[in-house]
Amino acid sequence: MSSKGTPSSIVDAAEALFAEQGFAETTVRQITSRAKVNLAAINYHFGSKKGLIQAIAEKFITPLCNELNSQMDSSLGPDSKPTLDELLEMLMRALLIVRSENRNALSVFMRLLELAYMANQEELRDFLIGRYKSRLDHFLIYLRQDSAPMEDDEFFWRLHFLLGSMTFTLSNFHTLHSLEKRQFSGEQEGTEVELILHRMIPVLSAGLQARGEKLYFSKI
Amino acid sequence: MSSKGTPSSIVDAAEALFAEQGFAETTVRQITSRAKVNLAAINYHFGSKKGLIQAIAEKFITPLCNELNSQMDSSLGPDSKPTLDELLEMLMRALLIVRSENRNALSVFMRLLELAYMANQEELRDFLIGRYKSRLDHFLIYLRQDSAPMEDDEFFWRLHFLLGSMTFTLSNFHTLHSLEKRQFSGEQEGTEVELILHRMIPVLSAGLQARGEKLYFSKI
DNA sequence: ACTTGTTTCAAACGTAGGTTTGTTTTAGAT
DNA sequence: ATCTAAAACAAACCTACGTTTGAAACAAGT
Repeated sequence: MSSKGTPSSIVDAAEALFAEQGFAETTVRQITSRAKVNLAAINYHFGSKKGLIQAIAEKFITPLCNELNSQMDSSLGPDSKPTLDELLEMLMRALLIVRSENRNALSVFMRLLELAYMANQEELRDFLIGRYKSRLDHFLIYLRQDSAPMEDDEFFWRLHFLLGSMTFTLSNFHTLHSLEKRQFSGEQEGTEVELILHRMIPVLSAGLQARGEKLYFSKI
Repeated sequence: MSSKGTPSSIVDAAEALFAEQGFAETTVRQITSRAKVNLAAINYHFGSKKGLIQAIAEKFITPLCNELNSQMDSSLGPDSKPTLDELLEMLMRALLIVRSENRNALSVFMRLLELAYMANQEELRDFLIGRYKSRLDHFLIYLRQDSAPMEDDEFFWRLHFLLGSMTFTLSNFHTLHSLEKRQFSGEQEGTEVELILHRMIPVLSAGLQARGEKLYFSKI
């Protein structure tokens, strides 16, 4: 019927709905209705609603890791040390690559990360950790080298402060964008996400480089 | 039956379940079962599940604003200028006051904020903004005075980067705490939240004080 | 002791969710 | 033209949800 196949239509519709409503709040009837396919199509092609979510997850996370690692390989010579801002810039570019395929991809991806940290979702969390943690370790090692010196647990928490800024901002980007325009002047739409990602860089960079209070008391 | 009344038992059970599962994922049957009250009790005492959520919301947000403003009044002399770290310290203390009444209060509160920023929840969002924004403006003005000089929209986004760190970390505190203990050594439980809130202060402070890139190009 | 208003309870209601079924349609291979 | 496997479809299924009902238990005032 449409120019794209049924599974592809389903994924497109699901991503749009997941981005604006979240996973639990989106029903398969909404998805199939929007995709203009039969109600049973999701179960036929993806097994279940959960299967659809996992398919979308893998579709985004794998390219993200690829892009991030290839940027690290190409930008980092054998002895060159990247700055913290450069590393974060790479991360943001990798996110933008993910987004380039679908306007809603970043919101969906960030909602997926939020979901993975919920208490009930050990399954999804362990799946993501087991499968993608090693692909991010390289990046994290560089990131830590450029951060202020700190204990392992301190870095763990700062990493999640950073992750929280990203997930919150990008998951709810549509709402935040509306709130901003309601308060201030209007801006062009096309480059909005890029702009916000770049606004994050100096903030996150400063957060990682800040000296923690604990160091005043420990170590020497 | 229990030492506390039925509505209070319901609220306690609901807060614990909301904290670990979220609102949509928690059913009234789970709540009433845990509270050991009849299934119909929520509708009888709170009208609906939504009414229960709103009751819990108001129960926490009002004391938070009170505490924050009273700390500002008592700590700030007529001409004394608070440092950024002092302001954030006040915010964290206000959060801890909210938590002191109930161990799960902070997670519930943060989940509520996340909910308010979702696209579907204009009702809740406008309610919170209309009712509590003015009570926080005083704090925000001081906060901005101590931040790096920046445009209105830049400050808007940094505020939400900060909010994202807080909501993500505290909503999923239980999960993060487990992950941390799985990776590193165990620590005592009692003061964990306090510790993390204080770890946030220098990070958030540095983020607000960081010079934004945009300033390099605009204004003089 | 009787009435009255409030609270509790077991049971059922109605709806909306994800999923399954059995049939029909489609399209490529023989 | 016929056969066959994949895909699409309408309809039903079953479960779980929030909510409602009406009777029973309770408490307090008179």
